Amino acid sequence: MLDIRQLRDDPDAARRSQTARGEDPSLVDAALAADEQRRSAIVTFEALRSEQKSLGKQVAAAQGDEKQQLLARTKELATEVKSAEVAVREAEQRLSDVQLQLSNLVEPDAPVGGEEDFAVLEHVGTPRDFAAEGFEPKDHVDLGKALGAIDVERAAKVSGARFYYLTGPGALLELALVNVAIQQAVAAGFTPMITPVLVKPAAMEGTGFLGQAAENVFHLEQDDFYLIGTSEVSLAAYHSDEILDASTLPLHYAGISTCFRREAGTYGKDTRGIIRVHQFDKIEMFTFCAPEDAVAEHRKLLAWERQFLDQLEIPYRVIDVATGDLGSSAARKFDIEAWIPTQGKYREVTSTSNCTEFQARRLGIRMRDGSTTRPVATLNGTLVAIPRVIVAILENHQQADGSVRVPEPLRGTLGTDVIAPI
RNA sequence: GGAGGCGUCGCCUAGUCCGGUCUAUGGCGCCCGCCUGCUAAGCGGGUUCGGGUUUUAUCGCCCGUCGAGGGUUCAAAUCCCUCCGCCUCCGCCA
Repeated sequence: MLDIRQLRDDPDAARRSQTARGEDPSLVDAALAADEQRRSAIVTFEALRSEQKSLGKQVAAAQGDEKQQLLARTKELATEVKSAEVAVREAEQRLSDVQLQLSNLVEPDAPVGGEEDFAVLEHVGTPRDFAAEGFEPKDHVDLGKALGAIDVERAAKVSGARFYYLTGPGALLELALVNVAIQQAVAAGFTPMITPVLVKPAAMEGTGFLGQAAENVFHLEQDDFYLIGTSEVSLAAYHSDEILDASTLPLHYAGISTCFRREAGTYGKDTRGIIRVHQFDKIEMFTFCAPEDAVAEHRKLLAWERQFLDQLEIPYRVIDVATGDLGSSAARKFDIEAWIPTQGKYREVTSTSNCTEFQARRLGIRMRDGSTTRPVATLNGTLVAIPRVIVAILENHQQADGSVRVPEPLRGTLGTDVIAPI
């Protein structure tokens, strides 16, 4: 949610931001008009309510005829107050309807444009030349099957498309990745958190996943629970309706959770393998900090993401996501895309967003800073999304004999340097 | 799943039976000031959150806010209903 006072002060900035996203700038004016109506309704209501209160005191003190006369007047007033109250409520609802449609203000430096207009910030590592090494790389599905690490066939039997079993070394790979990631996070000062994966509508709504993204969220009809698509939801909502002491900021959490995604509208996309699945485990970094520190914090999250991938020796590139592809909460977003040899392209493995005060306003998360309270900024970033990283490891570290070299930090948990075919 | 209890402005708490000077009591903590060789104690003041208003620096004034939402009433912390959360006991269970 955007601050209505900020809109009043500088509506042009909001209009420009909407335009950059390819969204409707006239929503800004609709919000301002709704706000005007709201304020006038409030003035009317408060005047009537004030009169009602003072008459009420006279009624309490009066006796006999005088009391009866006063009662007649206050009865009238009561209906007026009631309808004025309804008017206020309706006006507030109209404003909030419009406000919820407005996306966050984009950072001025974000590249303007659609999905294809991202800016590549950096390449790290060099994709291997398998032709020069004299063999054709296998994809992660074939590798996973040969190694006894991934079973998608039986998952299809049990749960359907877009599910998988991690088996033997596959399961160990997940545990190893989780261990390394959590150790890194704790060393960097994060508090590890295992979160609920079922949340109430308010949590989903507050984090901004019930808007355009709603079709990708699983909903348990009978109990009105949503399954989280990322622990960003349960971590953001963790401090909802709280006022945080400024001296405790920034707060760093590392959420460990299973994530669920419907993947509606992706039929035919990534149908093979475990790149796009309905259920996976992920460790997500989440920060609450002062708004003025958010841009610097965003860079730190990106640095932590890179630190994690660097030690796995996977080639990747960092992109600055274009304004039209940000999602409504983000002011700026950086993705890291890992090289996938058999696809011959880079695929997203992490994503970090600066949501500024946008989520915090919806969730009622503020900071006490001296005598004032104001919304905090929230930021999130993927530390590790298990299946995609497993894909990257298997494909990038495969060897001519069909085995896969294990990156050094994972060797302890795996108990081996090389995963051999079974 | 069954039965009962509870939810008051940081924490604790008075008020709820029997609706109206409740403009929500008191304590602790915290903040400011006074006093004081220093500290402690003492004294005075302040301390929910949201919104409106004044050319929103400040001060002030006003409205809402007693877990949330409805209802009854001229009037609700107080009466009624629904929901949420916590606690206790029983049952079941990894």
